[in-house]
Amino acid sequence: MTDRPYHHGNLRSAVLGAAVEVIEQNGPAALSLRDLARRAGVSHAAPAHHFGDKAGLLTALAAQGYELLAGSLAEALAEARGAAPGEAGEELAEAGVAYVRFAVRHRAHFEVMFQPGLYHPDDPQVVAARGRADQALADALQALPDPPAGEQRRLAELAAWSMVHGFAALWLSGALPTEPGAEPGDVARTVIRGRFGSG
Amino acid sequence: MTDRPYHHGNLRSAVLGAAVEVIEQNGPAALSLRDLARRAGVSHAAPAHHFGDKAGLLTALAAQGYELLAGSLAEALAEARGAAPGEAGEELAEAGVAYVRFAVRHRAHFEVMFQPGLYHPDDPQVVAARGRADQALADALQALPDPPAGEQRRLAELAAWSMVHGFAALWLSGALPTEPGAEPGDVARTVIRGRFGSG
DNA sequence: TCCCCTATCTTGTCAACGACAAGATAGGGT
DNA sequence: ACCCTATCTTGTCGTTGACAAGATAGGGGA
Repeated sequence: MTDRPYHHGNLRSAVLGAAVEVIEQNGPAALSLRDLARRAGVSHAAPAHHFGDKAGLLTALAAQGYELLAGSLAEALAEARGAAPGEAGEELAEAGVAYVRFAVRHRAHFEVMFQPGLYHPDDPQVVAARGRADQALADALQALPDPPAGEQRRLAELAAWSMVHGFAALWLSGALPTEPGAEPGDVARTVIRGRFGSG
Repeated sequence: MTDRPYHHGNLRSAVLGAAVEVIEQNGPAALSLRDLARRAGVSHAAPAHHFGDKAGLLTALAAQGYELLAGSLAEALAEARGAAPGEAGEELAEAGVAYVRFAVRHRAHFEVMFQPGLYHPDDPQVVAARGRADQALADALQALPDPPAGEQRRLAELAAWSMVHGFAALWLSGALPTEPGAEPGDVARTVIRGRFGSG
């Protein structure tokens, strides 16, 4: 047919990228290995070689997502630390904003990550990456001026994570009756400060 | 084959019920109209008559879910109102607990409701039911001793909804490292009181 | 009583998909 | 020059969603 070489050379990355596009536009349910193969210009069974099966592809996507999330949180935390010392809880609030921004910016990854039924949640790479993201979240809590300890620490982590995750999930699902042009990160910052600004 | 009558008599309800079972056990992605038909003992195309297509079935499920949620919230609010006057924010906290309990108890409905890509979110029945659920949530906020107004009202609603929704979503996704035997409603109450107990 | 009318369910079919097996190709290491 | 492995192709099977056309029941009106 075409003068395409027998070996794609970068099929794994190409398939992952195409998967992100498809999921962003039509959700994970619309994903098809054969469609991704067509987009990459390879035969219908080529993607399976790199990921095993459909769940394997989504597993790779989830692992990549947790890596990205851990990086985003760590970066936001470092930035908030470096900035001029503002009010108490600055770092935690900005980490929360970063969480929401990640969900919106990497919608496809986020949607897959929290639907463990779609992939292999016990995959070693996924577990490791998720551990790094969890640690980044814990670091943000420890940045509080008077970090809670013991049972309180666990509760504070639950509360903070629940709020930002819920905001992100509701935003992505379109359930929030907000202005179309609003920037989700800014709205999230206002909401977070209203509840967590004082500790 | 069997002496089954030509008309099932209650196929619509049977298919909806079977769909809930399947989704609870294997998630929405594992849903198959043909499998539901087999479970109901009818031909493979029978379910489509009642729901049009797969998205139609999930649309009916989402509408049913919003109705159930509105009822659960209203009931919890009424109960908290009727109980001996406790501390401030009692009604809002109990509505939040009811939200989490609904998500866990009706996991299948909850998972579908907040994935609008799976169904027809503009369906009139869905829109109406969702409106009732939204109203129940607003009622819970107005039950505060000093209910916020204007912009503050919107922010408080966002914060409260985000927290309980996030908690429920994280719980269902298995992301929370909690004790296996823990009752999600009780954990949620502790988390909610920690953040919203003082208004 | 008879007929028709409508909702309900069946049967048959098609394209698309996931998964698997077996073979072809390239490119590097020995 | 040879093999060895990863990569990709081709072919196939069972399952699914969607659609079309026909069969069946059950009730309301002539």
